[in-house]
Amino acid sequence: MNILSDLSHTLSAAFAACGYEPSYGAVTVSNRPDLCHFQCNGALPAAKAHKKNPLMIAGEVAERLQNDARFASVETAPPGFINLRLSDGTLASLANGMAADERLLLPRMEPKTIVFDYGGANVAKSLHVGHLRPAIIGDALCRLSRFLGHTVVSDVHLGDWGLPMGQVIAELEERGLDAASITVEDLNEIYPAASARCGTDAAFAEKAAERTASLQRGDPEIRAVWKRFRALSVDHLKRSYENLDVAFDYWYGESDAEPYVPRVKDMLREKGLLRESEGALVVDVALPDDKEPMPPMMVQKSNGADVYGTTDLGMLLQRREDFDPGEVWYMTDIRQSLHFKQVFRCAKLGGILDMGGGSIQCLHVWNGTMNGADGKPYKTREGGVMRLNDLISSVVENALRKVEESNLPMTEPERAEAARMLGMAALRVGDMQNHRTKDYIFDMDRFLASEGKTGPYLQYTVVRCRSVLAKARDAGFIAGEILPPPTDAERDLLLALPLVSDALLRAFADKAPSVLCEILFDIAGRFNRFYFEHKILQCPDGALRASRLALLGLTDRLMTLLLDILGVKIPLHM
RNA sequence: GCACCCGUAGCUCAGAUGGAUAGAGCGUCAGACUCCGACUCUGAAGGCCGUGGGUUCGAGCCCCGCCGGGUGUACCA
Repeated sequence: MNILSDLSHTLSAAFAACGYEPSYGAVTVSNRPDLCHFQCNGALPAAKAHKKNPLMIAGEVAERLQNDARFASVETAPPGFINLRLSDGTLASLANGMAADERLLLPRMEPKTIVFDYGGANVAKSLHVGHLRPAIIGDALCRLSRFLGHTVVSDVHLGDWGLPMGQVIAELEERGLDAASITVEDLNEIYPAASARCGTDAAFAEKAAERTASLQRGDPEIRAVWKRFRALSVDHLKRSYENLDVAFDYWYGESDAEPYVPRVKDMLREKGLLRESEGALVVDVALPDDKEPMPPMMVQKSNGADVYGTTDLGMLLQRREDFDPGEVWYMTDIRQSLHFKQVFRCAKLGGILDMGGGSIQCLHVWNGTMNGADGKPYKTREGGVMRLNDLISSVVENALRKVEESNLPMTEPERAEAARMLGMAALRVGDMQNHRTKDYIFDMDRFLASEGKTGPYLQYTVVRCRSVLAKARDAGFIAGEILPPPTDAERDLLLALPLVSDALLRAFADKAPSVLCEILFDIAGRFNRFYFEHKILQCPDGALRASRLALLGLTDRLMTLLLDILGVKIPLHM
């Protein structure tokens, strides 16, 4: 059940019946709530196309809707708006319909298999704050897609095959260290040191590049070293993602694409796409009408080593064979957008995307960066890269202080658990309330506050709602039919609930969890007003009490579902 | 240099295919608990939508110029 598309459907039919394009019937939520619930502006463009008076067209269309019992009123307004108001009975029956359905009448899409490539952790070092956004946004989009009926395959896609590997190996050699005896902390020091040294020491840089090539060629000694520190790092990364409550179906890395790389090169060669340039193998991916610079994509470096584009192509071949996906979504920050344009074009040219039936659609679902108060990428106080685990710890630590202030009777482990729920909600909602593509400013105090557009505010709303429901159960009250709303507060809440369906579809279409945050805050605000203004348990009218309990139950279910998609858990008490 | 993204209230951000009076949250000010959880709610003030042109009956949104910020521009990922 999708109220906007239902109404659009009705209006489209009315436009068609009057001899206009049905597409003029698009209905949106009203931007004048004082006048109506929903509006249709189609008469305005229709008037332009047919050289008629828009208000007249609106009138013709509105005339066709006068007998539709769902509407309390259908009015026109200059210059040509069609204003729709639903009847209280319609609002009640919409809500009752949702409440009676296990799935809340929420939509299901034509199922596809979608591979989610997010994470992108590098095995040479720990996760840092830059890994946060792709991880939690990807996580939310996985759950959203699954809820809408798609088959989801998530893959962490570790960076474990490129130059950083050679840099670590070369540095270990220089220091005479054994990969078996180092720790993750050592790695976190070794890799940046090696990386920096490559910038100043040409001989070392060459050595690192050569070690990378040797690793890829299969030199047994080099591979043994690589395997050791890789295992060490993967173990650490798994715990870090667990700490973030993000799980992956597959823990593949670039190295898992290695068996597919020769075939990729063959495919490209057969099509005559591979070209030698300065000793390297490249594929031209520029198109004649490109405005932006589109350099050729490098498939093999002059020293014979592969680069990450090569493994991306190999991985695509592997995914095609293992999962037969309709779509592959790559989640990284915006800086890699040129890279993915090149990879997608190259894969298309090479026939790697073509399946028996159709073609795999690849999307770069990029995100902006998380910045500090200065508007620059978030750093530690010392100006270094902030580790993700440290960020989580400090958020949870601050959340613990809040939990302690609340003075609720809790055991020590319960308090710790509550702090984690609060902190993670603050982090997730603080991030995802912003549109994916925008940079945003990380502000711990603001995110953790219980007032405002925050995770804790949403959690508190649901906790309060459930608290009443629990008391109702204890008192033996049961929910009943939702009645036509007797008050404005109830009507406003009933108007928001059927919009969840549309929000889910829009969030999917835009790949934007922020759309879900928006509807959550809208519902929470309306619910809190309703809750404040009306008695529920003490409502003297039994039928109205039962109706309000049902409304609470429905609100709880919808909010819980949306929060669950976002990865936000609800504590018992706050 | 070239290309892409961005500039909306003091702050952080929304603004659906171009449509009515540009919306939230925070902060500020003024209010609301004998009552289901006040971590809540109500109200007010606050804007030449970076800037100058253009298209349109109508522009925050589309086109061009300028100013300011970010990112990218083959042997890194």
